[in-house]
Amino acid sequence: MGKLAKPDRSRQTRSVLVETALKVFNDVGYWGTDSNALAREAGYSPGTFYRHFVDKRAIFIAAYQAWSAAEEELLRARMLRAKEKELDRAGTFVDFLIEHHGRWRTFRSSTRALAAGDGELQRAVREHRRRHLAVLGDLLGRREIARGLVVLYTLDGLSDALANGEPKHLGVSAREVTDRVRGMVGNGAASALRRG
Amino acid sequence: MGKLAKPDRSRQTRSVLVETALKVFNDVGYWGTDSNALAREAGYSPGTFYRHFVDKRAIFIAAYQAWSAAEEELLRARMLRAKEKELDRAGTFVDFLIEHHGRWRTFRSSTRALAAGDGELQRAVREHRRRHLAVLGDLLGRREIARGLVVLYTLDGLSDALANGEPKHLGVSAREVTDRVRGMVGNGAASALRRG
Amino acid sequence: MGKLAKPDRSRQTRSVLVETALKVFNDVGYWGTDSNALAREAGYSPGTFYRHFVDKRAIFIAAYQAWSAAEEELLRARMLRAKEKELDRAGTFVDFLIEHHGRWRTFRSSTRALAAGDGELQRAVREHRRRHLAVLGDLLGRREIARGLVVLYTLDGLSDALANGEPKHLGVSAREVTDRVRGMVGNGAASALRRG
Amino acid sequence: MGKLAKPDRSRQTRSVLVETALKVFNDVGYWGTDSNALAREAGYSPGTFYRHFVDKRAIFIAAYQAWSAAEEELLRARMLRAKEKELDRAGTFVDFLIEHHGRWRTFRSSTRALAAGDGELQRAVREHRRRHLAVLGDLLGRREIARGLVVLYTLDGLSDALANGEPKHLGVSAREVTDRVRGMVGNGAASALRRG
DNA sequence: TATGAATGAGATTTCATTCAT
DNA sequence: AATGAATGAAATCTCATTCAT
Repeated sequence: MGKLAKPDRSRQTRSVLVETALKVFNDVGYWGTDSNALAREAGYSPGTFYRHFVDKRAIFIAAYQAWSAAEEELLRARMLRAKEKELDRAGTFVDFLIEHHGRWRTFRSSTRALAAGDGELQRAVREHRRRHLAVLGDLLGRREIARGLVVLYTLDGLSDALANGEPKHLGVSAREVTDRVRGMVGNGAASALRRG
Repeated sequence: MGKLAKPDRSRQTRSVLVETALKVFNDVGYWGTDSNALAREAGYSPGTFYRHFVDKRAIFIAAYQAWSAAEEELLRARMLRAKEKELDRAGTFVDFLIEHHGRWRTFRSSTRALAAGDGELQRAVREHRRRHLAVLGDLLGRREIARGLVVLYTLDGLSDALANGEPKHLGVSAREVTDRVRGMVGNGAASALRRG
Repeated sequence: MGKLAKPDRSRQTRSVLVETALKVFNDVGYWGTDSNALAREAGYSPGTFYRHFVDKRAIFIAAYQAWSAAEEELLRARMLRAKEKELDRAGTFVDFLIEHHGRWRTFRSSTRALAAGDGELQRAVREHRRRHLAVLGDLLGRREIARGLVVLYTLDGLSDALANGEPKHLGVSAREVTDRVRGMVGNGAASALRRG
Repeated sequence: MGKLAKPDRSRQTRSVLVETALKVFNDVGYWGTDSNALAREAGYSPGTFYRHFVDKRAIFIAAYQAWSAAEEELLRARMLRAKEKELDRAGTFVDFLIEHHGRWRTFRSSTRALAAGDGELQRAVREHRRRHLAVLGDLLGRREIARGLVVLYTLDGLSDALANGEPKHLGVSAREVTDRVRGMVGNGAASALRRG
């Protein structure tokens, strides 16, 4: 028969739960849903949920790790393509993060709020940052960690703001702001800022 | 007698509730407490809470507004003093926000998570941003709104990261990063970034 | 001065409270409002409410007595006029009760539900009935108490049903039903029923 | 094993809750109990209550429907037996309703008070009436709907009054009144009323 | 492994009532 | 007599979690 071997079925169930949870967390936030709803949405029962995760927090951590890995993979693929096609790598990096973070805005705000009181999640977030930094290192040079970090922090803040349409509300076009940040990464960072 | 007149008593009670809530929200986050606990902590009964606020969300909004107003007042006072004493105004601005946001880190992460699904709070956050921008305008010149916004977004991301001790964990000193951001505001912004 | 003497002021306040409560009880029912709302609606404070009534039940009883007395007075006036103008007294009686009970339908349903567990209210309702019966006695003859009671019970049920528009929903005109009941009181009671 | 399958268990739980609620509502009225007490009385926890009913109103509606169906079944059985045994069918009808409504007096007064502000319940009550009317139609003839309705309204009012012992308090025996109503249904309705 | 009914602690909210002014 | 802020017990309702099947 084509049935999955048992460990595979289990892994598959877990993975469906995690992927569903990720989507739901991003739609309504961690506190906007409950474990029963997550299970149902994934097509499983509450009992099954708790067979795979000790508690609600656990599936969030799992979702964060899945999200982080997927983002990383996407980012590396984009950067690779940019390199091959000799595109603007700094722009690629910035654009990707802004777009991707914006898309996952609600999930990320839950992450930060949850991480405030959760060391394990804090560590996972740090690891995620470290990997971004590694990618940035290729662009800025290994010695530029501090500069890379500043760029990442800017992107953090900016992505949220753009997702809220904040710049537009304040009379600034999204373009104007992202260009400036793109400039912070590329060679022309300094001049971009100066030119304003 | 020195006893309070009724409308004053009411205003006073409301204000005690708001101030207490602000502290508690910053200690344990919005989802780490409940309306009865907030009331008790402030020295009142559950009924009193609901006489002043329709629900838990309402006191959070009130707390945000109080926090925002207080931050702005502090910021303006600092900037005024810096001007009078001819101190580095850019540095003063950056240092103040990093320190203040770091101190209110948990409250701010609750704010963002809550704002993700709450238009009213989103609007209040935008107003807060607008007022920061006005202060920055005095430093950067009125035409530099986009640049100011980028600085504010950087400070948002950075404050959170510093509060988590993230740079240190990634092998970068807090000093190194904040200096760089300080440079983004001051005249030497461009060169500061270039110099790394 | 034109100020009311104290006992008059008190009586006046009480009376405003009672009249307001009567209206509110008839709009939303006894359990559809609360003592604070009753006080506010009457233009007084909760404290004033409890100076005049020991509890919420007490104002209902008072409202019932006021309602009962007013109905009685209206009824007697109508019957007197009917007598003077030599109108159909049975029809006047029936029409008045149907119209009046229909208008006070919600208040009356609260009364019955409350009376189910309240001896004092039950007694008041009985007194009310007794007075209706006295009026009916003039029409039917003193020996016809049982017949009068049956008519009153029919009117009880009918008033509610008409207020709900029930007969119409069941394909019977209001007219058809009330005529029949009018017939139960008048001389032609028997034949009215027979004729259908 | 004889254990219940899951859907059956659920249906069974719901049914126990409804039956219990019906009894409790009839003992202490809708406003004399609460959802936790209903659950506990039925042997379940508060959570179970809310898994089966969205709120207290919902279980009342369910209880009303159960009560209505049960009453109708009982009534039809009685009428059938009366037909078979060639008993007085009009008397059977009247006696049954008086007895049954009297027994469920508190439940019915809650029903009316609740229906005053609840369209769904109002509709259910109308359906109940329609079914009674159908039974009466067999006795009075299809063309006698209006007469049937009047009888039903009389029975409504009378049942409540008898449950309160009202006629006795007013110096009329229950017998005297019910006989008269019995007469309203039977062939001799007209003469019964006339004879008094 | 999966199910889903059941749990019950606890969060949210109401409201009849009190009391200091 | 009137006020209205405050009370707190209790009702309503939620949801993370368990457990029998």
